[in-house]
Amino acid sequence: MSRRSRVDQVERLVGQLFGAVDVLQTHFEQCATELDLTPQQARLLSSSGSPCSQRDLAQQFCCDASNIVGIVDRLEQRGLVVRQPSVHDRRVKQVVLTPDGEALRERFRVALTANMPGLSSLAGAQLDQLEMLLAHFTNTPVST
Amino acid sequence: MSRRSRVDQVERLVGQLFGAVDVLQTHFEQCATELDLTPQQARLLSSSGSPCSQRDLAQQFCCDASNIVGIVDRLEQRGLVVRQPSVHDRRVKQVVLTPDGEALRERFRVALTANMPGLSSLAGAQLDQLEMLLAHFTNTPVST
DNA sequence: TATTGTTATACTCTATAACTATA
DNA sequence: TATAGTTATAGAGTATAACAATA
Repeated sequence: MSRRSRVDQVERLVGQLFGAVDVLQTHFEQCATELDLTPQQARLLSSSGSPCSQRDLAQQFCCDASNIVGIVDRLEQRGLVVRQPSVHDRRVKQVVLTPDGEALRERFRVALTANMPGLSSLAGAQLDQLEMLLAHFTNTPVST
Repeated sequence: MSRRSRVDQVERLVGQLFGAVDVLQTHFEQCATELDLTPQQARLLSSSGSPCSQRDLAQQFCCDASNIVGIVDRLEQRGLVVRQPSVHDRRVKQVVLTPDGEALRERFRVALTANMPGLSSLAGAQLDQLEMLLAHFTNTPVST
């Protein structure tokens, strides 16, 4: 393959990748909205190992720590999470899912997996291929 | 392959896919921020065939038409786009990129393609595989 | 009557800066 | 001093509802 055609292919793939991102993002938002969650609330509910400091959440979200306050506030008002002061460091508050929070997290996970765009039309061997190819993305550190 | 193991694989893939979405989204945001654009401003600048009504943009963005007003306002204030009343339907305003807008659109495209996470570590045959697999996502209509 | 763009409103998410309580 | 969480603030994106101009 010539150098030029690879460049062309990468160009095409960039467009295709962000097209797929758009589809997946929309799917995520729809699943969240159906459970009366904003995307970020659904993300927080889904993401963490349940006991997780707000600082760690900010790092996971690549955002300022102050933003986590509001998201946790609204989840806490709905009784989906609680703030537990850490016994080792009293500055730290662990965000822990309540039973209601765990239940909603599970409902969200099921909704997200069902009707997942793209995957249903893929055969087993293609799922294997996709799994290997995606590893190149999730293991690639974001260039600084 | 048993039914059960396919379910497990899909579960893994869902997590992997949204991990990749996160990486790609972050890359998009970084490229936008470096050009002093918000992600939505960069999206509008990149997305459309340049003459495009605000109604069409709202459909592309899957959002209410009123949201487009503010995004176009801020791009117009920076001289990157102009609103042109349509000659065929005077209700419609076409959003058109200015030369500055076209230049910035191109700078963004180049930045987005360079250092694209994931792709640089893929060989040519793998790029072909990825291209075929991604077609299943971008061609899949979002379930309603 | 229906549609396009707009405005007003309210909510969420975002970064920044300043504060508090702990370490 | 440094760090975890908070508050205040300002800007951007979002949906909803109402409106003017046009079809």
